[in-house]
Amino acid sequence: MIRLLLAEDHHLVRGAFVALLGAEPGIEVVGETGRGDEAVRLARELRPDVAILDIDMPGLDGLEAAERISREAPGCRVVIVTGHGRPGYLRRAMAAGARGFVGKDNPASVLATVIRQVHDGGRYIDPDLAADALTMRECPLTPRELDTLRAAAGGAPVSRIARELHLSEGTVRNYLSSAVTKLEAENRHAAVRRARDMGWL
Amino acid sequence: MIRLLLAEDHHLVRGAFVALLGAEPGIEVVGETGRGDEAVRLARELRPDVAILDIDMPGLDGLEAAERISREAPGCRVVIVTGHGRPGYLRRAMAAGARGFVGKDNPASVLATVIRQVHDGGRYIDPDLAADALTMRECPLTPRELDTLRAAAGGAPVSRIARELHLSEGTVRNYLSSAVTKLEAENRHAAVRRARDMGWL
DNA sequence: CGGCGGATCTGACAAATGTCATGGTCCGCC
DNA sequence: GGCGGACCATGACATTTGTCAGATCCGCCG
Repeated sequence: MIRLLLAEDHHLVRGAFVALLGAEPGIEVVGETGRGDEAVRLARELRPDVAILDIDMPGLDGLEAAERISREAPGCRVVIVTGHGRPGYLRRAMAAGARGFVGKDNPASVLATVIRQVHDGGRYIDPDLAADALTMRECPLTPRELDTLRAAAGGAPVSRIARELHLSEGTVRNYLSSAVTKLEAENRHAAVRRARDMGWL
Repeated sequence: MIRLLLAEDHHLVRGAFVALLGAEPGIEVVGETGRGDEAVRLARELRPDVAILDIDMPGLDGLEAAERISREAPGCRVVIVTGHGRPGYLRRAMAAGARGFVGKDNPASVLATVIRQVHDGGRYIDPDLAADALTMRECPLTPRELDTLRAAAGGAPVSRIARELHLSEGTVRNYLSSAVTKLEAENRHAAVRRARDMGWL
């Protein structure tokens, strides 16, 4: 019997997953939560065989949670499930020690298959998302460029960004300009959007 | 037996919903799709008793689809299910003829309840979302302000927006400025974000 | 060592954006 | 008819943002 931990922020969807997986022979949902930090705590306490983590979660996002679970509950294999096929997410998930990565665009039947495969020591990477991630170049932005982009993401004016990062306004403009050029965007806001789509932000 | 149409873009989630609702006595899923336009077509062809529509869908969003289904398949009661509790969405859903509105934060058990309630001629509005929508003021933007905001949402420069809308650049700047003021934002991009959060965009 | 490349920072200048005063049109209302 | 208010539209001016050339520092390789 595979003991499963389920973390997914939308209660309704989580309940549906329980219904789906509860019908699978050999799989037992031993814990569920809608928060990333809760997921880490439950993984430590319940010691499940496999943890299914959504990426969008309050408290701690699924990737962070995956990293901590891999470290603090080593016996627990992690599968990331996500609705957004951001290439950068897959890369980060692998770095965080995840052994499965599945997009929500897949038919429902794959989920149980992946759980069993990962439980048996295998790995599973969504082929479409893997292709995207491998085609895609790595994030070309420097740390400072990422900092400024992140700070600009909320629509903050340069003056505030400069204050937050303890930089001159000219410098902030420079980093943003550089990021815009590298991402082939028309302005900083299009750059933010693009970086976010790539999962870099 | 309640004949149900299910429209939700994430295949995996849709499958889980089928598993959840399939276990419910008296409910039968007669059709499912991941596209809004498909949902309208299926509603016409299959004449289900109730249609569950997610808002985020390709082809046609759930609110548009709700409106068309109410018109083209009058016997079909529409329930909107959404992950984002945008106040404006609820208002638009009501205007589109929806008879149920449920956030994905609800426990799984409510879904079947709502379906039965709506099928029996009742209505169901998520209490939390209703409270938000009633607290919230209506969208204060004029049609032209909304047009320009929408056009600006992708990060397009004023010059392009002006060309698209056949306006002078000064006029476009004026509308955007007005929208920014009304939304108490710092610049157009923060305004876009805010309008989107409200479900106005 | 010396030179090269890349990252970090800055100010000056050019371009885009935000603000304001203004005028026109339409519509409801007294 | 005349008035007030809301919306639409514009150009001029102030502010913010984007671009560029350059300075400094540091690791790396010949």
